[in-house]
Amino acid sequence: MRLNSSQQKAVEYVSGPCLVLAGAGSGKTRVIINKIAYLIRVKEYLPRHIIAVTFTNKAAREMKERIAQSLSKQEARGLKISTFHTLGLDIIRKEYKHLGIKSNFSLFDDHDQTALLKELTQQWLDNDKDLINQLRATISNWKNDIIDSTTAMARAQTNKEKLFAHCYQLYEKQLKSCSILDFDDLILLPTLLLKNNEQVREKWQNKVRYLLVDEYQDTNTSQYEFIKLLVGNRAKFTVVGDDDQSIYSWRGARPQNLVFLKQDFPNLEVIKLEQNYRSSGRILKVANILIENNPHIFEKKLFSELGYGEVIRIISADSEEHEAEKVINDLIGHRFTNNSQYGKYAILYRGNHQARLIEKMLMQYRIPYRISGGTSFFARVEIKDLMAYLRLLTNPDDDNAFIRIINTPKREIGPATIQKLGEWANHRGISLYQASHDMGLTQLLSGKRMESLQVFIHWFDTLIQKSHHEPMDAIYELLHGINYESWIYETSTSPASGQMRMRNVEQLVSWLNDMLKGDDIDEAMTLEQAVARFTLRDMLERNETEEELDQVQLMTLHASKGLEFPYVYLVGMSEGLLPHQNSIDEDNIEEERRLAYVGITRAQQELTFSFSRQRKQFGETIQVEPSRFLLELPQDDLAWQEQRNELSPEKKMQQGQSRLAMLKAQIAKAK
DNA sequence: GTGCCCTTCGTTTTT
DNA sequence: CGAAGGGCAC
Repeated sequence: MRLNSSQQKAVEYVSGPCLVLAGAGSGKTRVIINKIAYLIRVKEYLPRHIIAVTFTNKAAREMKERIAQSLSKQEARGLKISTFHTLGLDIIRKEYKHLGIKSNFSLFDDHDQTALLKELTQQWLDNDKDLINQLRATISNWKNDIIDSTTAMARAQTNKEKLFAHCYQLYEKQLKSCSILDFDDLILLPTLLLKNNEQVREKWQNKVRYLLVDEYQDTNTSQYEFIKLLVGNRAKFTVVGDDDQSIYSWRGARPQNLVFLKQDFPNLEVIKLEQNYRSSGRILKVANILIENNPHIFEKKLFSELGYGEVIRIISADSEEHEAEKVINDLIGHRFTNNSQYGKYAILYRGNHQARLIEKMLMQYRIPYRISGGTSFFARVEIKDLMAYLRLLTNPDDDNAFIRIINTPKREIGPATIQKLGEWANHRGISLYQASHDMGLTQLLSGKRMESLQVFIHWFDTLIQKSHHEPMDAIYELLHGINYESWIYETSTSPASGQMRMRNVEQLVSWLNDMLKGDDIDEAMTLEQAVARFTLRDMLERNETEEELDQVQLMTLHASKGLEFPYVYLVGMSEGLLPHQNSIDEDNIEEERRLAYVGITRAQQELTFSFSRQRKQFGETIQVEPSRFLLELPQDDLAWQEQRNELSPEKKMQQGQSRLAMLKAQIAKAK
């Protein structure tokens, strides 16, 4: 497929700052890929002088794969494609000396963050979860807006602000003393460094001769600042974005950055991509009409030449269970009549918890599926514990990791011992791990406690040594040394769940092994790097066989951005869910509408909505209306499926049998 | 110091 | 209705 004239223009405009306004499905990734190739082949840029930045790991992964298709390994050598956070991490790792931190720092995920804040603020916030979350969000916002704790304190007006700013100071102090960074630091620290250190700035500006930014509308203040500092006066960059797909304002994303760009770079070249190559005309029409209810920064009119396409169906049900069941039944039927594959279907929803019922139903019918996103894997205890061990291995000063694992599995080192150890460490301004080496501790601890502590510490010391030259061996020894397998089976409620948990551990170890070895797409990493990447949830899902690819895709609307599927089910289209109740209360319908827009525009051939008339909330059943967004769509293009009475058990049985017959027929056919 | 039962509490989206 | 965390009993 050739590039159209706007795409061509976007690719070849390399003489100055360039903004590509790319509507959904208008081929923005193609433009980025082609532009990188153009820069290297025609403009003779060295690959290592080009950096492409995306917002999510998924997008980065996809871009890497597509680059591998159009450029040879040789041509692409040194080209960098990463997320904002990974790029920030790389810069910090290279420039840590200028930042006054140690080379082996740990990363905090939000769970760690909440736990620490909770502990730090116990005396003021009284374990109030709501307040703690508010505090966490406030600190994050401060960091995203490049406001340090001193400035926050100086600007604080109300008592609450002063208190929060004070907590911010404590939090920063604590992080620093344990050599820990949080996610926001990964952008903030490099930005501040580039801003304040001319030498480092010049070095990086010299390295980054051309910058490409995907999903630009999602950048927040510090990310925009980061971009500006990276491109410098040379201002050779391309950013690609679409204000209609701005769905991260809750994370500090500022679509206004599109406007600032024009102000900060008056010679900005703005190129619009308005031809959609993804969806049928009807799907696009419906999406356009929906989004017209929003105000716009830039006007654009998307069109498609792919034919009008099938009518858009709306499945309604009288309960969430039935909704899930009807959707899955519909999918099975559709797959059968169209002789299609599971891999061509996506089920999209607003919140992760909505996946539960769908998942249950898919399992019941033995349909292969895959849930992407969702933090569940890394939220699992066995993984969190193992991660804490790995963190301690790479950064023994990580007190949080220390506390998490010191008594897991049980070593008779409980809260009281840790408390005393903590006092000792605090007094001397050293980490818990360092303090554990101190024989002076015998003053505080009983012989028995002291001994357990020493045994552990000495064993771990040798492990750390080993991890420097033989990381994988160290990890196996770690697992063996703590008897992790038996511990897992002991603490599991059933053998089945024990097996499941053990499989998760094996999965993590095998990923780790892959990452340390490296492969075609990614170079080998150090243990530190791999551990950091895990915290960023950044890893490649490798070794996917054909079979595994043929799975129904389940994900949130947020996670679906940038992807496309032949057949899309957008479930949970009811008031309170989409738009979400909180957004209704906060009068933030526009972002919810964009979310719906993103979902609709994922569909290539067919789109089906579903909703339920009632919903369970806190165990109580409440009646709900279909989403207002369904009513905003052109009704001529919709087919509201009649809400029949629920199937009787006999009927269900019949259906089940016919389904079985269908499956059998297909299997026979396949053979 | 450990383990279990019970209450409590809450469900938006992610690096 | 389900998970996670707190409190209570050994």
